[in-house]
Amino acid sequence: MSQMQRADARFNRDRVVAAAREAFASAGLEVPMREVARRAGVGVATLYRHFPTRTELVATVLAERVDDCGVRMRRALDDPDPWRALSGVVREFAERQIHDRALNEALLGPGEVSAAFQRERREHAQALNVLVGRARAAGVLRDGVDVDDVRAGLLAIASLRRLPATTSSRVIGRVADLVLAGLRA
Amino acid sequence: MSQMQRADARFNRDRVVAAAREAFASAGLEVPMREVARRAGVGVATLYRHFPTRTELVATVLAERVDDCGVRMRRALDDPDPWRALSGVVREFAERQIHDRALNEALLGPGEVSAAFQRERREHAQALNVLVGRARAAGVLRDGVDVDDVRAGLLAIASLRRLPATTSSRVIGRVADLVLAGLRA
DNA sequence: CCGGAAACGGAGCGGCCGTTCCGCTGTGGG
DNA sequence: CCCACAGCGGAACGGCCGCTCCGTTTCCGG
Repeated sequence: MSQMQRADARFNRDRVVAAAREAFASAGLEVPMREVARRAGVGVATLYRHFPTRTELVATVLAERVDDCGVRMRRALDDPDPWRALSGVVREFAERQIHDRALNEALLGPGEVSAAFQRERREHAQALNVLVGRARAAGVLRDGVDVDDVRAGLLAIASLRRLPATTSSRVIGRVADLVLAGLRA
Repeated sequence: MSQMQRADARFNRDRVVAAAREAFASAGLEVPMREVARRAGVGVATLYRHFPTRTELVATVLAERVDDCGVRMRRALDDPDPWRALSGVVREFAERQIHDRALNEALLGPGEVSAAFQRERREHAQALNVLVGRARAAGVLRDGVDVDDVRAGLLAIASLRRLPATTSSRVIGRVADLVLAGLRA
């Protein structure tokens, strides 16, 4: 299969993925396919030969980074300090959002693009559940705060992705702080 | 001028505005012009005769409601309780967002659509400044919170407008509560 | 009640986007 | 070294959108 293809084909595939990663991160998921092809220095047909639909390209590009999120989530689960674990997850989420407009959509957005990440999304949701449960048990959360509040806060941060890049990093940081302050007891 | 036009023209204009108001509120500002025309029961040309560009239609539809926001803002300025005034503004903003996806964009969004509301935006910003100043002076705000934090919170709420309508109202309410809790001392 | 101007509606234009088609290019096994 | 065929690029298709053009309908003053 993969080892049957020509060397130049494999090389071009890599260029496409790299261009798409960069384009999605900096300009968001709506970058036209033509633009990705142009950045990669290939024709659109080459792009479509490796990724039959736009969705598959997006899924491929996000897959690596989504895995990375899972790693960080598991690390948070090992943290003995419940507040540090939860606030770290929120901060990392916000940080990620600043230099990658696309990623968080895969974890929280309405399935549109990322039906491919069902499993990862479930894992992420479950881990968040655990973290919130611990934080609550430790009494570090404001009364009445539940996991849906945390998810709403993350969703709000993720929704800021459409803002112009110059202002978004400032705003995202402030919102993250606001959310954390609103969660804490 | 306006009284020179035919009765049927005026009637159709009203139908267009009504259709656009409803469409924008329920489906957001990106509703196609054809769709607005269809809902109004007129041809696209009729729509364009009354509103030469899409932007003018949007501005016309939002103008009435933006005025309404100004009224509420002035009412908040009269409130002797600084926290009630500020939190009321945030809550009203969130409430508005729930049954009108378009409106808040005019007040906060990046100029795109609403260069027409420069003055209102400035007034809104200034009023918010006053409200935050008072709240701060009264000591009801968490340390370090400033106007930009409040604006960031509002921006986060406004950014939720793209969520599917079924979930958005729940999420918006939670985020509003989170933001308020995060602002308060 | 009639005629001309105001207003109408929908086909059509140009542009963007995802995706496909096809004639050419250049790789690499024999 | 050579030529079959994997792989290539870009033109082209179909669909959506903002906006315009123009033949037809409808209003309304005389």
